[in-house]
Amino acid sequence: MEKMSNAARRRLVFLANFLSRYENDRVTSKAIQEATGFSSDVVRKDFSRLGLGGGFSNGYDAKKLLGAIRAELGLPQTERRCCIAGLGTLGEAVMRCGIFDGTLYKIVAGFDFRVNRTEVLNADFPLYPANKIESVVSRMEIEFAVLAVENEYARAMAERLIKSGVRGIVNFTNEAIAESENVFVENVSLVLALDNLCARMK
Amino acid sequence: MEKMSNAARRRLVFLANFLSRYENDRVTSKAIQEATGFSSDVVRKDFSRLGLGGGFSNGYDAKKLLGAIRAELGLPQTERRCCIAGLGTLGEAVMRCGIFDGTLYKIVAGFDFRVNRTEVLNADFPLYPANKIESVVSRMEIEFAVLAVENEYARAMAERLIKSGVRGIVNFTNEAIAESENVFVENVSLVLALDNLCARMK
DNA sequence: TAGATTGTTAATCGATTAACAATC
DNA sequence: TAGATTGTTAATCGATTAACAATC
Repeated sequence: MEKMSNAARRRLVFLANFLSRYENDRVTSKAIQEATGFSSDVVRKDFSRLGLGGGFSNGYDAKKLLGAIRAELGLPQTERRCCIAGLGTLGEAVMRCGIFDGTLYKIVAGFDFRVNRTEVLNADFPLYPANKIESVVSRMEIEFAVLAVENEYARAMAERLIKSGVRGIVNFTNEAIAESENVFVENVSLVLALDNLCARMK
Repeated sequence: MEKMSNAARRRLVFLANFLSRYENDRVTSKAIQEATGFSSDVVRKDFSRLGLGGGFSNGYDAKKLLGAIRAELGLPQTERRCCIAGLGTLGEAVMRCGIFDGTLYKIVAGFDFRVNRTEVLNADFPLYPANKIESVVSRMEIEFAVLAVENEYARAMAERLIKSGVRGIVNFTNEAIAESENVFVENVSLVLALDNLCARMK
């Protein structure tokens, strides 16, 4: 299979999420255009790579389509283990707000540089001080980390997580974290989002 | 001036943030490549549109470069007003975690559908029940909203914010919010970020 | 049947990469 | 001078758009 473009991959990820919350049995590329803003042309093109082999003119079976997209993208079929690195205001909120409910991502550990923080908080999963990062991440086979430490600790924390075996980081800090061969970083920053809005408004 | 591509705009937004935290006086496209992963070629190409008119071989003046990027992108020069719509666990954390400290974005109001929620919480800015959205947003001239309500209320809330004059929405929910002529939406979702990581790892 | 919609090809458009003269 | 780095052009590569036959 030829490789997917970055833009196409991101569209499909977004569409998988959109379809997982879609209420009808069938969906058309036109309906998707109206709800998401992606042109129906590009949507059909993206879907054509899935080799659905369906009919011609009656739209897509929403469930089958979702399954095909998830398979093509390699989205989780079984539970995937995550940790939260940094248990400040934001990290604690992520851990408590049930954001992973109904997904296959599961938080299995939390870390903080401050020993008292890990002792004061409690959660449905164990919390550890920073000196346990290496042993816990490798023992629990944690794949993903949500990086929510203070900016100044971001790179040091990321480095330790990566050395311990984490392969994907969702970066909530404002620090740039370098990617490497097998480690990917997604930046989820409120300030970057607002800056992007400003730039698009111009 | 010819219009910027979507990809170039996002790179520049990211680079502006990177440069704002850069500690040296001068910076080269190669150093940027190493820290951010963008190729030095594409970085130089992006910068060339700024018309810096600097020297040839001694890198860029980091401060001048940052100023030129911010001007080109239309990033804030003066304070810009934001509100938080939805004061659940995540919304409250955003409001408390000082994420806008040192930026020109300022939270000036919070909204929630639950009257008791706006009465119980307190903040450095006023909190209002949902029936005040329209009047407060227009009176305070709020430009941006952080959408952090429960998924099922996301579209209704977004619609009311837009009707009241909000022009940019940072969407923390999992619901797709349609953009329109003058209203832009940026999705900042932990689950989308993890899905994108999975898709890239494949 | 008429209208709607898909899947796919061809055409267009645009972005990235490679390369290198200029010059610090 | 030698090495490094910019700014820019040309070449390549890839994505999007337009269009339409197939067919539900």
